[in-house]
Amino acid sequence: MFSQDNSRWEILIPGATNSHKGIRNPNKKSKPKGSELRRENLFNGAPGVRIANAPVTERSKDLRTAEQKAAIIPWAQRIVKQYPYQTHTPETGTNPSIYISPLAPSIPPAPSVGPALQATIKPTVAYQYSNMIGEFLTRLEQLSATTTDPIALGPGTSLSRMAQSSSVPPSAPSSSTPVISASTSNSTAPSDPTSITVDSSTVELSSVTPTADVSMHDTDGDNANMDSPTRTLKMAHGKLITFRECDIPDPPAVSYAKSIEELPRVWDDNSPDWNGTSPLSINNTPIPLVYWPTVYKYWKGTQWKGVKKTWFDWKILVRAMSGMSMEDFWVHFSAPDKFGQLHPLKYTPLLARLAAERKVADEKLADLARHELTTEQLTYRKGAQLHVMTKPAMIAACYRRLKGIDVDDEGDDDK
DNA sequence: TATGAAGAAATCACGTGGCG
DNA sequence: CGCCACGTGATTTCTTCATA
Repeated sequence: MFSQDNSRWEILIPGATNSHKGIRNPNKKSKPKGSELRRENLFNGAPGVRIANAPVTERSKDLRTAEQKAAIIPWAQRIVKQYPYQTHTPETGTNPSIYISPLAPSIPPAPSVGPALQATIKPTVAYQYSNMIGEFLTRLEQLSATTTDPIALGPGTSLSRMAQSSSVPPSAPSSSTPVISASTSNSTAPSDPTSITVDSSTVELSSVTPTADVSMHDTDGDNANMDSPTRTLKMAHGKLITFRECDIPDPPAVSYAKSIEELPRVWDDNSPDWNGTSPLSINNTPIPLVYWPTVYKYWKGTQWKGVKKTWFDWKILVRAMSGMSMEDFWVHFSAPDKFGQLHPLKYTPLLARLAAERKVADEKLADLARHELTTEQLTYRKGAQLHVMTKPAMIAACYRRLKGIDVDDEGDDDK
């Protein structure tokens, strides 16, 4: 990246460009943020006025331990030795929208992408090395699966989560997501904590975010790979896909910022818009975006954490596009430029507009709920205490749930 | 069965860095 | 310099599990 200009490496010096870290420069003047403006509006303060006696807010800190910091240099040296820097030579592939780094001769082929899919795949360094790490983690879990002590895995591991789930009775109350419950039907391993089936009666399909019917069970086999548990994903028209964790590629670094119209085509195979492709394939089967939480949430470590925000944005966009032609969509989601000419909103402003519209709608519904429902109906329990909901979005969701309005919106969020 | 604790999920707000 | 895409932390809400 910086081969033409070594001095550009200097911008990578820690703290040099992260203005939110380190000591604040009192001389630096910047445009007031939206939150500052709102505060000034709320408290009738002149610009720059701060709330009296406001506690000093700590700035972002480097919370890494000394051991973690010390480990960085050897890690970096090892990576540099293993993957020496090479000058980038752009390749002329068949699909110009996909760029595969020449640095990674051993990386697996890019996720299958249909010809119509214009989303940009962006392999990163993390993507290249995450395969190594992923293999290591997979192996760890395979080894862990052979032990009868789930505690040894620690509370954060997926297998220990399965073990925890195994104590849930099949009739346990649930949200609309598939409930993974205990199965003791496996006669060969009755106490196996990884043997899980799904209470299919709780699975509800919806038009925007259908929930996968998924089951998970051990398979018999001789080697460690065959011993790893499998999961079966039920897609549209009863199509079943069975796979192991090692079959799941890392979440593709895909962006629809430049191709929002493509989202409905890769979102849901129950939808007439589905075009049979997806940036994620498992065992050569394209996996619609709507199933990604099911694929990644219970497996693949913390990878879902990195995907969920993006996935949530996609969900919002698909929901906004459903029931509306793209022409109408762009008419609605346009904004005038300085000459008064209307232009379709860009990705971030579009999401901001959708959030704002959602907020207004939720506040209206929340007002309605406060009039129609009792306080008791708008509470939730945390520990022994009952709390009254305060967020309009949550009150609106509660109202919809109670009234059976637009369940599609609220019952699908894998809670 | 009730309760406390912990953690997951949804959402919001804001910072960073690239780009024109 | 402003806009944009994207990532991350914080808060609120909700669910699950262990224990008495």
